[in-house]
Order: sequence, then C-alpha cells, then structure tokens
Amino acid sequence: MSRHSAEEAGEHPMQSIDRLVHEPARLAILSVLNGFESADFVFLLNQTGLSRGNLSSHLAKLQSAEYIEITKEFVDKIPRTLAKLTPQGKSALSSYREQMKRFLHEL
Amino acid sequence: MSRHSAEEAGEHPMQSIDRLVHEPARLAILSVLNGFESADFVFLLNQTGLSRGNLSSHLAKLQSAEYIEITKEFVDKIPRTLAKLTPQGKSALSSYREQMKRFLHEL
DNA sequence: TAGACATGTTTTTGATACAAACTAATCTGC
DNA sequence: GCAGATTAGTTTGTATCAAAAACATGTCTA
Repeated sequence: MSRHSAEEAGEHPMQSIDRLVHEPARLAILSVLNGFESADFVFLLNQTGLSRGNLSSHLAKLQSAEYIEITKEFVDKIPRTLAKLTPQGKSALSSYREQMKRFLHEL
Repeated sequence: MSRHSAEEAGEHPMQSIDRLVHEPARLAILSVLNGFESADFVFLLNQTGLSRGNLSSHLAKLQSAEYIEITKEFVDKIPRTLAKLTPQGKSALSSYREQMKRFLHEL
C-alpha cells in the first residue's frame, strides 16, 4: 500500500521550510538578535544593511508572528525601538537552522 | 578610515545570497538535479511535490538564468522533457551551499 | 523660525510564487 | 470511430510580499 511517507506526501524537505525565517532580510535580523539578545533599530540598521522602511516592515512581520518582541522607549527625548527574540523565535530559528543544515549536508 | 569591508558596505552576508537559488521550490529542483545529473518532468514532479504549473514555471526561470538546460524529445509518441544542471548551475548551487553553510555555522 | 537631522511608519509599486484554466496529444471502452 | 478519460505540459490570473519612495514627528542649530 505505502512505500515511504515522503513519497506518499509527495513532498521534498525544502517544501516544509519556514518561509518567515527563510527570507534573507529576516534571517539577517534574526541572526543579529540571536547573537546580541537585544538590539535597537539603529543597530539593526547598521548590522543588516537594510533600509529603514524595510527594517520596519520586517520587524512588524516578525512581531506579528511572535518571533520577536518590540519595546519602545525614550532616551533623552529621542525614540528608541528595541527588539528581542521570543522563545518562539529562538525555537523557530533553531529548527530552521537544523533543517537547513541537514538539507545542505545531504545536497 | 576603514574598519571591515563588510561594515563599509553596510551589508549582512545574507544580503548577497542568490535569490534564484534560495527559493525553496527551486532548491528542491536543483538538489534533485544535482543528485541525478539529469531528470525528466514527471520524475521532478514526484521528487519535489510541486504542481505541474509551478514546476513548469520554475524550470523556465532556471533555464533563462542558464542554471539548467532543457531538452525535449518523444518517447513512444509521448513527450518527454529533460532537465540537467549546466556548469553555471552547478557552480551557483555550490557557492550558495558554501555561503549558507558558513552563515548557519556562524549563527 | 527656517532648515537640517534623526527615528521610524505608511503607502506604492514591481516582482513573483502558486493555483486554476487551458492546450494538445494519446489511449480506452463501446 | 468517437466520447470521455489520461498524460504531459504551458499560459494566464491572482494574491502575496519585498523593496523603494513618500510621509510623519520630533529635535537641534544657526
């Protein structure tokens, strides 16, 4: 009746990748956050090389997926936006990493 | 004057990734082709789990980038579309792989 | 107080991945 | 021999989404 589950499902491992993480701009953001635990908007701007607009919308997307948490504060009258990975975000990044490593290794 | 070239360029390693390869559906196709050297449409369909329409358009995209070569023949009156990696395709896949491995390793 | 700078956000636009519809040829039952 | 099903693809339509451009809001400086 059956052969392998992968054949039955008709799926390739890459088809189950988390596209929210897979996007290069967001991978850049997530990897910075993973390294620094918490980072502000300007720092992310510098580390990722994204434009302000792109950074803003990618952060919004990651936030609504609950992969990051955003807090806003004022420091000497200038606004400061802080981002940090949530446990969900860490976990999503980590399983993305494992999946991708396995794929690349078998490539 | 300068610090590191990466900082001057204001870029993150992920920003220079080849998006043509990075797309999951195409990664699936390319990895199959990399393993089998040559594969026909139906085989790719089964291995990747893509729909016929998607497979067709991704193949067209890879072909116009000259990452794959497409040949069509008839076998017992039924059409057969064969795809194989070009040297350029092999090279693109291989450098994608190295870039991505390095990134994941440093993550 | 006008104009430059800084920190973001919103809107627009162009690309594109996927799905659905279409094409064209063969085979199968009646 | 022809109606309908099957096979092998392609084309077209649509909805998502990344990036660019425009906008908003506030501060600082001359």
